[in-house]
Amino acid sequence: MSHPIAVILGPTAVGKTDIAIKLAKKINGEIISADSMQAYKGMTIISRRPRPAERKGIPHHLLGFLEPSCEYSAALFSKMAAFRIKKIIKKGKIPIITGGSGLYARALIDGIFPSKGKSEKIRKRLAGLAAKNGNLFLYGMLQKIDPLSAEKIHPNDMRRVIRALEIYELEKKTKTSLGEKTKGIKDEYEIKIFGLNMTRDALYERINKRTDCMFQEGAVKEVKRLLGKKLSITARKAIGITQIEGYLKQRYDTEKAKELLKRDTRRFAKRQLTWFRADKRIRWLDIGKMGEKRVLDIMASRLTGM
RNA sequence: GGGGAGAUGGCGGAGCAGUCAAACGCACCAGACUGUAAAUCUGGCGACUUCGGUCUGCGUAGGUGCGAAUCCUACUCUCCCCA
Repeated sequence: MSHPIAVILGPTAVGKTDIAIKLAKKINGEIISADSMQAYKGMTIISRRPRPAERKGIPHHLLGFLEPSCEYSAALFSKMAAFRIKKIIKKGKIPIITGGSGLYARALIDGIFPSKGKSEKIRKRLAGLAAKNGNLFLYGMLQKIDPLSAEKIHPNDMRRVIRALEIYELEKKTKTSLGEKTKGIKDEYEIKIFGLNMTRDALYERINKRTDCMFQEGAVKEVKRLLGKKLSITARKAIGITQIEGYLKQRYDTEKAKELLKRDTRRFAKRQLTWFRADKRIRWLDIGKMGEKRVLDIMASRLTGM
């Protein structure tokens, strides 16, 4: 028999955290965060990581455990999360995975192909080639090596072109051939994926409010502290850092920083929605229309069959 | 009261007679995505469209000219300087 696992996805600010905690109470679950930024220490405010008091006694995993100087990745997340899932199930509880990092969630659910990781050296060299000979030059290289993945990548998407080339150098196999043999938790457990959503207007409204809130809570101070430390490439990308950095460097005032933060968060939410929409397994629940209670009831009944 | 500058699509802002439905940026919409993913990249963005085009458009009203967002006249409004 396979154990049920809940996955709650959705754009930033829809209220995933809150629902996850309530669901955990209802069905005796523990929460695993699939969030690339809430994982970092010292990033409480800008990542809106739930504070211990807000967790209502529900155990949360993979929150605030990583030093900002360290890099996080879909692979690391999925390895750690898979391990936590086993432990939670052993305790007789239901794992609830929630977060907005779509790639991380997918890596866990569907698996991520084994890879030696990355090589800054290779990346640098390839990026240099692109700078010198143009994007199309690198893209041409990829077309020769791995035409199938080249077809899926836009010639200007250097990040991906470089990664695909890097994979080939590192593994001596193409990304395409590696991608075929992945195994995720979907092959072991009974996964129920839920998507939380609301009207775009309502979501944007929440994002705006939340951003104002972040400033009241001391986002500027937090970013100042973070900037004083060494930040990994991944940690540095958290929304809030560059926007507030501009204010700290007196390039603009705090109102402008807020505006930028709101804008970039809205854009992020939109991208998340695009990503999640592509996954047809997601059962979408409109929290604005249905209300919290119904959403929770539906989730619980799908998980426990009650 | 006198002198000067300007009014462009949701906003900012180019264009200064034809190749202009009008650069670029922003906002917004849509999409792609497997080790940087809160990242990276792509497309759309006046209206209508049988996707070939068609129509309406650059403050308002006229005029010149084969042709105007671009030139002329009047008007309206805005800004700046001197009183």
